[in-house]
Amino acid sequence: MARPLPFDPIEEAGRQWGKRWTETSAMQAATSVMRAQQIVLARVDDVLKPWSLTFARYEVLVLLTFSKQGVLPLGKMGDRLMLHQASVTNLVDRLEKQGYVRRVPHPTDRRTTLAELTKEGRAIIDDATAAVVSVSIGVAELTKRDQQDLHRILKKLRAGATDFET
Amino acid sequence: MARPLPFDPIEEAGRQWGKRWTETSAMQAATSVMRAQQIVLARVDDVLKPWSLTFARYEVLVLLTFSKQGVLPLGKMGDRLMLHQASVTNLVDRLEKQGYVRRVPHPTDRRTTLAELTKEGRAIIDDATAAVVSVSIGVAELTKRDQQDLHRILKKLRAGATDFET
DNA sequence: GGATATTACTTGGACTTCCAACTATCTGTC
DNA sequence: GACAGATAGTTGGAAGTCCAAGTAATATCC
Repeated sequence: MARPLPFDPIEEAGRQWGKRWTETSAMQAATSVMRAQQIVLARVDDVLKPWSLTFARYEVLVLLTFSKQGVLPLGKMGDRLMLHQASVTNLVDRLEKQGYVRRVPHPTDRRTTLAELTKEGRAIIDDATAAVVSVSIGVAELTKRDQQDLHRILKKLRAGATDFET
Repeated sequence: MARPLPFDPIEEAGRQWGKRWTETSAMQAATSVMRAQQIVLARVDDVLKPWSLTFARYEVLVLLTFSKQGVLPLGKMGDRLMLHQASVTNLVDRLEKQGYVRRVPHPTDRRTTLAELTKEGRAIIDDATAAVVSVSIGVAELTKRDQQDLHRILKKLRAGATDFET
C-alpha cells in the first residue's frame, strides 16, 4: 500500500477504458468490488490480530457459534461460507492448531468430520466480535442505508451465481 | 463450490448475528462484498483461460495499454492497481514468462524497472477484453443503474481508505 | 448381496496477496 | 563532496483461495 493518489484510479480507468471498449460501468463496478473486498479484509484482519485470527478463520468460529452445540460438519460449513472444501480443511487445520476448534468424528457417518468449538474458542468470540463491530466490520464509511443498498444489489449478483435458490 | 442452498446464507447469518450482536447490516454488507469479489473473480478468471491469464494479470496488461507507449514503472502500476510492490513483482514475473511483458531499465533512474508490453501482449488485449466484456466483467445480473450505484457506494468506502485524495 | 455411483474429506500444487527484510540507487543537507 | 534518509524493486515466508486427484465410507440399483 502506498500514498493516496491525487485522483481516483477507478474513475481514471473508466475514462481510459471508455476510449476503446464498452461496458465501462460494469468494469467500474467490478473493479470497485475487488478493491472494496481488499479494504474490508485488511481492516477486519487488522483488528483480529490480538487473537491471531483472520477474517476467514473468524467467520468459521462465528458460524460454529450459530449452531446450538457449537458443532458442524466441515462440508456444511463450506456450503454456508461458500468456500471450497479444501479451504475449510485448511482453516480448520489452523484453528485446531490454535486450540479454538477440535475435530470430532461424526457419530453415525464415518465419512464426515465435525468441527467443534473448544472452550477457548467459545471464550473469545464475543471479544473478537466486539473488535470487529468496533470498526463496523470494515464498512464504517457507509450509512446504514448504504449498507442495505449494497447488500440488496449484491444479492442479485449472488443469486445468479448458484449461491442459493430464488 | 457446491449445490445452491435452499436459503440465502447471508440472510440467515444476519438473523443469527442479530440475536447476539449489533451492526447486522454492516455485517451483511461486508460479507456480501467478500462473496461478490469471489464471484466476479471466478467468472473473469474463467473467460481468461484461453490466454492463460487471470484477472490480476489481465489488469496489468490493461493498465499498460492505457499508457501511450505501453510502458510503465512497476511502482506506478502498484499505485494504480492498489497492489503491494511485491504483488506487482510477482505478476510481472509471470507475465514476462508468458511473453506478454518485458522488463526494461529506466533510462535515467537505475532504481526503477519498467514493464513494457510486448507485441504478443498487445496482440491479445482486445480479444481478451472482448471475452471479459462478454460476461459483463462478472456483474451481468446488475443493471447499469445497479452498477453505477455500486460504484458510487463503494467509492465512499475507498475514499476512506487512503485510496485517493478527496 | 455386490457392483457402481455418490459423498466427505484430505493432499499437493498453482495463484494472489501481504509483510518484513534486503540491495541498490537517488536526494537533500551540511 | 559525503552521509543520512528516502525510494524502487526483489526475495522469502505466511495466508487464503481454488482445482484435481486420491482415499474412505455410504447409497443406490439391479
